[in-house]
Amino acid sequence: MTQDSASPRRTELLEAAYRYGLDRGLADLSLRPLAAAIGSSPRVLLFLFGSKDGLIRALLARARADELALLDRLDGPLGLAAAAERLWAWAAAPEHRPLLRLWVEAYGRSLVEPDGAWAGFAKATVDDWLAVLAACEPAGADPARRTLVLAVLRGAILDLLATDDADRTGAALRLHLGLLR
Amino acid sequence: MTQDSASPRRTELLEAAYRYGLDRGLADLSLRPLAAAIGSSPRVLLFLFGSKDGLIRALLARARADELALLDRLDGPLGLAAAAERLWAWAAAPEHRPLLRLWVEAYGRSLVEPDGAWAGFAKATVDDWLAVLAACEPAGADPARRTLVLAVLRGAILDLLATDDADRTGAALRLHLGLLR
DNA sequence: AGCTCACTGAAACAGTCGTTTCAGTGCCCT
DNA sequence: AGGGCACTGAAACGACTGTTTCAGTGAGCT
Repeated sequence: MTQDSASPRRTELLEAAYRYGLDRGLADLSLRPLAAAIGSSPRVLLFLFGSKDGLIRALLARARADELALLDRLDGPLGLAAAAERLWAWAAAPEHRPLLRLWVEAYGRSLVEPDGAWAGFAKATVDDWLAVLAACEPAGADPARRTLVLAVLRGAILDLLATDDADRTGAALRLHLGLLR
Repeated sequence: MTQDSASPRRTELLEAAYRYGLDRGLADLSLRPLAAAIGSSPRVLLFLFGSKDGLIRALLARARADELALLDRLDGPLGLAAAAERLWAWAAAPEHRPLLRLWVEAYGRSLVEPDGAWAGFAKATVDDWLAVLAACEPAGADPARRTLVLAVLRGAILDLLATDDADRTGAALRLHLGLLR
């Protein structure tokens, strides 16, 4: 009945739904308009994802995969500051804005509604990022430094998304990097 | 017909709806359950707030008022670091967690859906906080410092809301304050 | 007494929601 | 040739959505 594993059609539709969700958000996503936009039908989405919650979960996992793909690219013992610099360069790029918006939306939703499809999304991404930052530092380094760098990155991203002021937020981030070394 | 100004019953119901929204979120708020919970009816809510969007707008304004009430309390020429310290003390208090959750939810929603009732919420709160931080500094100070402090506070709040780890996030904030002076 | 005005109840409206039921496709495998 | 398997279309289900219509309350004022 329900379908959790991969299948050609499933991944194809997931990809299309992901693109759709990136610029309309997931909050008031609904099956019929989505299906119409990606050339499918509610019947099929339900068949392939089991339920709407299943679809949302798949979309959130897809978004997280995008994020992890980025994080993996800087796995190495470059210091914390260098890692932060690269992460910011990625986050500030305009083409990643939709993903970041989606990220904030999902983060907030998973805080308010800790059960259901959104459950654990916020905590999962915090852990993802902290783990990657830890991998950039020598073992035994102060966890507070990683937490601080993560906070600066995310706070700056929030600011950037709302104000679109790359100069000011970028300056703040460079200021932080200066203080850090 | 529609009602935008204040009225005894309106503010009373707004307050009740605000408390209701504080722990169930605003994302899938719906009139009938809300009305039942606060001892009213959809008819009356629509009469007093004009539409559901009007109600949402009123709730967001109410949340922002809570936030501004805090910000006003540190209007004075204490430095940036001292201001950040007090803001963090407020944000880290467990009783303010629901408000912060609501804040993140509204922030994310207003980024994804820039029209309608949520419009401008994210930008408005960034401006609110930056203005207050500016008032804590001597005129002509570097705006990047304010932006950085705001980013740290908000990033730390995001982390705290997701992980509930006051020790680690608090340590990160104190580390930042140390770097700042 | 009569009138205004803020507020309210009950019920219906038209629409959307996620999901289900039933009935198929067409392709692959033996 | 035939049986399973992945996928699909059409239509309906019941529940819920915001909103409207109509018809009142009851208190305060003149």
